[in-house]
Amino acid sequence: MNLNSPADHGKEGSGGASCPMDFILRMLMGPWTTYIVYNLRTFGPQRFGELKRRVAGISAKMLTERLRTLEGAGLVRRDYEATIPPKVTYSLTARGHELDEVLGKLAEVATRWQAEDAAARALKAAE
Amino acid sequence: MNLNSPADHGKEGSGGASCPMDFILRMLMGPWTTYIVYNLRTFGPQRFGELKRRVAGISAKMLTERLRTLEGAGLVRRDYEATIPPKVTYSLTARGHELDEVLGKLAEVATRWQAEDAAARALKAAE
DNA sequence: CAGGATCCCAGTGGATACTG
DNA sequence: CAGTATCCACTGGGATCCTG
Repeated sequence: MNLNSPADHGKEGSGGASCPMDFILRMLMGPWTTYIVYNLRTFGPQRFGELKRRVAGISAKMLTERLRTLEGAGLVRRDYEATIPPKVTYSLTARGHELDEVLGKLAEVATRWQAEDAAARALKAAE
Repeated sequence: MNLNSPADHGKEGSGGASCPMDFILRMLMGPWTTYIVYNLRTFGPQRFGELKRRVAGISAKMLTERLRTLEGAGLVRRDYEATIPPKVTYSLTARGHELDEVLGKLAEVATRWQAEDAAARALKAAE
């Protein structure tokens, strides 16, 4: 969109109470973030390569970038071990788990809607 | 990202239980959707023009597109009155309110984090 | 192994003009 | 008023190559 646009926030409806959303939505942008959080929770702390393999299709560039953002927001922890070859482990912080929980709720309603729609279609097809 | 990419979902971590997320995240993509839902809930059913004025900065094109998507997903209802000039009213459906609720939770944690961070910074600046 | 640097294309979305 | 249609600039992100 464009965050630098002059008259954007804090005016009327858009701004006000919902503005922290900007932050969190930028967090979630691209399905990648969700997948990363999901995998970190499901498979526990893991290394860059593992994560990359699990989040099928993501490029190293993207993974790095998203992890940095997540780290900056305090959702993910990065542990660097300067061995050769280096070993970097990522894990969810308390905040990360909190986000995961809310995402779980989203997934829940999404799943239910999907099921409802499927049922509705089946009904319509059968008549 | 690219949903058509061959080996993407249903493989390992990424796919499986979290896949309905794809749907809902595509829904939320761009802060616009959130703002639209937020405004429809806060200010009630309203016309295209009103909504456009409230969601400051959005283009007609975007607003139309997002509303169509929301409508397709059953989150928003569109009532068309073929008067001259035409009058179109948009409102949240039950699902729309459900989404709004979950978004509220997101906003809640985002707000708290923001406050925590601010407090931490203040503490650090004061020492 | 983890990731920085570069190049480059495709899709996203804004601006503008037009219509039922 | 509520869009649709067209054009175009910008950038997100993949591919590739390189390094500590």
